[in-house]
Amino acid sequence: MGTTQLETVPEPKYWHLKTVLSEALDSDFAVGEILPNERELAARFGVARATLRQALEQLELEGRLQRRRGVGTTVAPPRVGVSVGTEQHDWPGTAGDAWQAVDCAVGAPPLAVARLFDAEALDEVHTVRRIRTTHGQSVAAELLYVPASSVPDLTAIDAPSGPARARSVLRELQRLDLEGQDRAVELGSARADDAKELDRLPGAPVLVVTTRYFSLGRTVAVSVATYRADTCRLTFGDSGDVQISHDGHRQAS
Amino acid sequence: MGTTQLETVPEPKYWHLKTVLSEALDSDFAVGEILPNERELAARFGVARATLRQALEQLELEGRLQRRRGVGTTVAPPRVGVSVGTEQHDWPGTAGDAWQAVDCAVGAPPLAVARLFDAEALDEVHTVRRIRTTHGQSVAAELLYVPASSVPDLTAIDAPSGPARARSVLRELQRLDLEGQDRAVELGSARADDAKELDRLPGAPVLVVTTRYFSLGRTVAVSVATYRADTCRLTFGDSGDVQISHDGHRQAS
DNA sequence: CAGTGGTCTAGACCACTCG
DNA sequence: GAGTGGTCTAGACCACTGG
Repeated sequence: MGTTQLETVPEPKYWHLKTVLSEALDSDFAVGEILPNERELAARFGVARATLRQALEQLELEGRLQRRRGVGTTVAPPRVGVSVGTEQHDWPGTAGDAWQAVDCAVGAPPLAVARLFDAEALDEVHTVRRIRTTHGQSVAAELLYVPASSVPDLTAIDAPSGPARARSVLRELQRLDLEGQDRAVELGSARADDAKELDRLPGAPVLVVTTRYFSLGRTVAVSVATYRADTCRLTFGDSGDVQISHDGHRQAS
Repeated sequence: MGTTQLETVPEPKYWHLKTVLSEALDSDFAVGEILPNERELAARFGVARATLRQALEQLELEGRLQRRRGVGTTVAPPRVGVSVGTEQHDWPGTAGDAWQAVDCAVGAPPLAVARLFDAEALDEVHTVRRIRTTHGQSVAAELLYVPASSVPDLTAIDAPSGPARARSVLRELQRLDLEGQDRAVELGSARADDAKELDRLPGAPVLVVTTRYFSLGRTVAVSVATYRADTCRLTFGDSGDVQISHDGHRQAS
């Protein structure tokens, strides 16, 4: 091509594009504003649509953009800080936590979870589904695994499933002494069911927080919470809502 | 087309492919084993290479695969648990921590970091670069920002840069009273410099851990550490090396 | 050097949203 | 139905690794 290309390091087009777009986002767009559509942007920058999309994907991954099929691409607000923190040395389901129990089922947990329990009574595990919302939007979906042996006094009165049952399980859990917990964070991609709860497509990047709850020297419950990686910043410690993320955000229009 | 397509939910090809590959990984491959190359795999599954790559990307994101240009695609070992935890209520650079200081520079920090400090003496900020290695591989690259005002007794004897200087800054920092710290985790993509340290391509997904250090009621230092998201599981709390992640991993061949 | 994954193109069709 | 992003194809060339 006849362009004046003196660069010794052939930076990928999509990478350069991402940088350019990122700067444009800082200076020319307000939060919530809709960008031109992909075909138009691609034409404007003289690249194929796939290349343009590669740049947009990165920006979405970094929480700068939000894309919705049938709607368009909008400038995302800064990530919200959600506390996963140590201030909450409590059982899940304690009054006032940010979660809402939506369902419950009984069955064998997935292998990766089963491995975290002592191998006993693994067929009888209550699986509580909970949703966490902040500022009106769902930010996380959780599966809480509680072996039946951890809540021996759980009555069989109500149905084995449904939100009422979920709350019963949580209530029983809270009667135990919480000796400690153990947390890990890793990157994952949303399973179909989680994706639905989080209003994302399957495969969307999520932060998976695995928590083990200890009591009586045993692992009595395991929580696997998947947070939207695009919109969330997980905070640990004292202050939960400090402004980090990128710069130059002007507020909504 | 004339295919027998009865599926009511047209699952994307790459998603289905990912599932199939994932199961094959569990049953037919050992950690470290090399997969057939992309062109061959694509042909074998009857899809375009781009589609196959979409599936591989997902699996790499989930830490199941490792791809290296010029080499091939290998089955990744389970993620290593790296402790970012609370057991370490200490200044960075305390003897025995997992980090190695490699360099130091002076200058204004990026805007997003500057915002975390009280607006004072922001032109004079020491930036210490450190690397964290576990089991022989680099897992994280960090930039530690220390305003000159936080370390007033730092002598001007040695050069303003280099590893020796970095250690001096850390030493001065440790003389302060650490009142508390504050941590946040979010998803990001590796900048070019970090990518190089981590032996990844620019844009690779990383877990960004931002830590603020408090002393005398002020923020005296900020650390921005980027961990390889494909190979790391960040652990908080007591035990740091428990087996989570997926199942069926057979060990090296 | 041959073989690998990484980038890029120019198209096509599909699934979804909204007026 | 018009317009959006999501998926998919069949090619091409490039950058890197290793023998």
